[in-house]
Amino acid sequence: MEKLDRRQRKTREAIFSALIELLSQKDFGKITVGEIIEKADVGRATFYAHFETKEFLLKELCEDLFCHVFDALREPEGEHHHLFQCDPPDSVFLHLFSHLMRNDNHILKLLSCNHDLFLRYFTEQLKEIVQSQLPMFENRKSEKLPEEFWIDHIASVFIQTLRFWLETGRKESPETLTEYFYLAV
Amino acid sequence: MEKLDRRQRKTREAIFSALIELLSQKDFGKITVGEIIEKADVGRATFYAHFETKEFLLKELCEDLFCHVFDALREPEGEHHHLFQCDPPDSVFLHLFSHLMRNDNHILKLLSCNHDLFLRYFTEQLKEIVQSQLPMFENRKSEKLPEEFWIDHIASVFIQTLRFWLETGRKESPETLTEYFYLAV
DNA sequence: TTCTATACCGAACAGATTGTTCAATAAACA
DNA sequence: TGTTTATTGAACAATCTGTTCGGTATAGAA
Repeated sequence: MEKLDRRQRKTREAIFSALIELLSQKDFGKITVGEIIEKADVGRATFYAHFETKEFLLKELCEDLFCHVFDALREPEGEHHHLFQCDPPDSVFLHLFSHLMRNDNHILKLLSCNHDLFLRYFTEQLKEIVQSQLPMFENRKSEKLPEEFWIDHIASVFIQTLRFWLETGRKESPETLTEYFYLAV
Repeated sequence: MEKLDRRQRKTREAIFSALIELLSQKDFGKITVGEIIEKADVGRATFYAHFETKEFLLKELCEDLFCHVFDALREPEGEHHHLFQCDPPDSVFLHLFSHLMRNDNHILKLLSCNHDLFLRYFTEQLKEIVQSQLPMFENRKSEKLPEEFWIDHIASVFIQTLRFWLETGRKESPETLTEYFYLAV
């Protein structure tokens, strides 16, 4: 990734922000490029200079958001968290829930918009985390199931738990949700 | 539902078939009304006489397909199956897997196209079945989880199991898949 | 500060798609 | 057979997409 001109960074951010704001109002499919550039206050040609299509914009926004949330967890060494190997066994998912459940977290907006592309990315990232935590989930059930099925299953339960929280008024605490997650897996 | 003119039935079927065929080639979002009416060999005005928009067409197609698959299971009395109360406890889901996994079943095409609207309908129908079979799933876990969470969870695992089968080459038998499903829940 | 590269603008453009209208035609059903 | 109603095909405005272009403004280097 080459370093961006300040102007490029500003337009990129403006477009991202505009899309995020629009996503909390309507489905991605019904958002037009015209609306995005109007809200971002950016020229039409500028939009297409940054993103090939609306879908590519979503793709890059996903990558950007996931980067912030998941990279801290994946960091193998460093002066911060490095939760991956050091923390008590259940704190990776508790940490993830806490992080995702913050009000200012845009990933939730994308999750409730239910877009296929987003779900694919999210699942992909999640499966990486699950894979690395796999020993924690070994039990009677996991022995009898194909590993691929088991990983898919755990990631799917995580997302389902988050979705439940979203669709029932966001009442539960991260701790309660983590408990539900572990019980359900 | 009023009885349809034979002509209306024929156009309706032609449009449904056209959409199903197109769905196995490309995403729903990228299919145009022009393509549908060309493949269905139907006039443009005719299409819009039947369906308000492309989305409504998908909605009605879903309802049509689910009707065939789920209504037999929901039938309270009758001279056929009525699996609901009579059969051994696990045969509802085995039956459902078997039915869905048949090659000619169009629901799988819709499932692999991952469209939000379809998933919503599918989940809704599944949750009805799960609800009626809930006593079968009572165990240590279910006691500690909210009922709504538990129902969502079971339906989600069912779909995830089906999706796993779809995305790994459709190798497993309905019996094996049912076993995975019960182990994972 | 000055210079040069380049990102932005904005307007205009063709092409595709959507959803509607209408009069003429064909088919269904009683 | 006769009446009703669905279908047709073309034409239509409206919207959206993705591109092009000359002119302007800004960034970052010298």
